[in-house]
Amino acid sequence: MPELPEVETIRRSLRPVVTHHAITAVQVHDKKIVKGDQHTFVRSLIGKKFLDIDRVGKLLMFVLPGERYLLAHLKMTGQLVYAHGKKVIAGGHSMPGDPALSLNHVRAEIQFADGGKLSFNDMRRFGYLRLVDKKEKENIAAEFGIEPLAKGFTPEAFRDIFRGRKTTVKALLLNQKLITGIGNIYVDEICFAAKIRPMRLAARATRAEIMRLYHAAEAVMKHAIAERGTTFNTYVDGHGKGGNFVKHLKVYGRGGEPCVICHRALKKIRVAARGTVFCPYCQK
DNA sequence: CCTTGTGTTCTCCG
DNA sequence: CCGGAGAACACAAG
Repeated sequence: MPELPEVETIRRSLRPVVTHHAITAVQVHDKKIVKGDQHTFVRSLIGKKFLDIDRVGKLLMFVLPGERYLLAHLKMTGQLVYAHGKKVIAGGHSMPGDPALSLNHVRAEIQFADGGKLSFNDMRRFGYLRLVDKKEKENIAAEFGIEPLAKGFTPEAFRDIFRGRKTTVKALLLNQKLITGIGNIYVDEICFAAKIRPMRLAARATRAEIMRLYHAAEAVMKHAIAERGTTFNTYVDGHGKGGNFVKHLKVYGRGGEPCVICHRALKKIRVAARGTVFCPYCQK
């Protein structure tokens, strides 16, 4: 379940290896994951080079010449994995302890002139690849809210989001149009760090509580990126390696286990139609 | 049955 | 009745 830290880790791991090499071939094994006409898709990529990789929230944007962009969204189980020649950097049969690559679910492949290959794997086929022009890219980017790591993420901007919201803190933090990049793992971790119950109504949060959520969001995202993301099920970086943040998870996936602070049992409920773990004692 | 990111559809409220 | 907000559903596969 790649969220902002995972997608950012993928971006950083792929950027040095997939940019500035001509694309020599593109295979689409499952046309469902390519938005629009797949033949146009393939024709538009061959002969081009990726100039850079950008990211907005959980959406990757491979920059192409002529102000065109390849958008890649991994949704739940998508993987973008780079390999080079026979030496599979992405670890086909991976090292012990490494996460599984979805090798039976390769949906598309992009070959480069230097012998590199980028595979888009997606077991559940929620993810997609889509080619867009500058206008479409800007329209899409405009739909996203503020980034917990961007300059625009100020206490004032964060507080404005809460004003008058008739929804829960959790639903608000998960809403990509308000704040981008937080998913179900980090939203519970952020609420725990801020000592706020996820089911609290956003409009009822005090100024001090909102500030605790603000600092928690920034801190958790930075820490998770520093640890190269969380590998819980299928997430791998651009080289097929898992992230290390799982050892720092305090609530996600720990329902019924003892709270790391008070040692009472963590509770699991449903909030915003998502599995939600929190400490009934530490979080108010 | 459970798991979740997001686009779409439904429902409610003022 | 309209618009907006938010909730609910759909999707996918193991």
